[in-house]
Amino acid sequence: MTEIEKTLENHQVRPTAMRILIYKYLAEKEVAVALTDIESAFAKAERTTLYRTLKTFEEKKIVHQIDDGTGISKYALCESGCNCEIDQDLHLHFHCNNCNETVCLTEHKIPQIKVPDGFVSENVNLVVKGICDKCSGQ
Amino acid sequence: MTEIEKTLENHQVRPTAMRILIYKYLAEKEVAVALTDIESAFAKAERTTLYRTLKTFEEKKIVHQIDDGTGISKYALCESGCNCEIDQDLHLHFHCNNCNETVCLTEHKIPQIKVPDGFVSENVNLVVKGICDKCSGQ
DNA sequence: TAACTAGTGCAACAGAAGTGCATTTATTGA
DNA sequence: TCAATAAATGCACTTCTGTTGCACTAGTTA
Repeated sequence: MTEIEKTLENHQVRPTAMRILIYKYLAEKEVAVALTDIESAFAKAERTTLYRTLKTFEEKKIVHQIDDGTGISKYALCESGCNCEIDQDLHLHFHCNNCNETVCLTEHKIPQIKVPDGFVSENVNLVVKGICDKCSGQ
Repeated sequence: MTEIEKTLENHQVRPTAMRILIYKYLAEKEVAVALTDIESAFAKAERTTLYRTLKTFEEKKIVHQIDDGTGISKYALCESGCNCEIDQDLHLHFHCNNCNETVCLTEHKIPQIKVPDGFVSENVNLVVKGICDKCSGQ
């Protein structure tokens, strides 16, 4: 049994061939991926399967969904630095306006945000937009 | 000539009846509104007109677009506290998980966010989710 | 091996966003 | 004032993302 299979089972997800492939794909990509990205990477597979696989992964805390402001949901593997388990994913995301890619800055935590009296903060989504390291280096 | 007409003209937008109505609607609402909201408020008008009006307003910096993570674009009037003009809209938005409304917290500025070397921050989008003052008071 | 459950494939739908084009309304200049 | 021009609006359609229902297949368990 491979590492990936173990990981999936640890999250109560049965390691089917499809799921292993998708997990591997997500692990190789260093950026957050959209459903369409996976779709084009796995042209042979059905969109619905990929969609439901992502939903399963999300539900089982294998990936976290990212809303980077493009209007398209993206997903990235949860890492050690990602505390999705406690529903408090407090790292920020960076969206590059040039290459259009979104990366997790897991080591950068979101500072404490103060909200007015009466407001109860449950979750914070912070997306920084600009030029990423790859694009700015050119 | 009314206040609204003056405001529109100041932003190089011709004050048509439709635009004045939409502006008035936005001014009355204290929360960010989606296209569909305006649509149902102005059942007689065409969706396209409303859509393009919002786009025009956005382009001319009369409103700013808000991405509150629901996947639906919302819009709110730019106020004195809103520095959309310099493309640095640094106030945060609060999305209520209960009533599903999104408000601008213009008086709450986004703290300085540090990004890793090589990354260039141009814009920051911060959405706090939770329970708003109206809902928490009940 | 039969019964059952989970996973996958196919088709179709919903909602939001966006475009092209014709028509109407407003503005400008002779 | 009226024709020419530009801007705004209305209508029909398209595209894209996300989502669901249903049938079929594979894999698991009694």
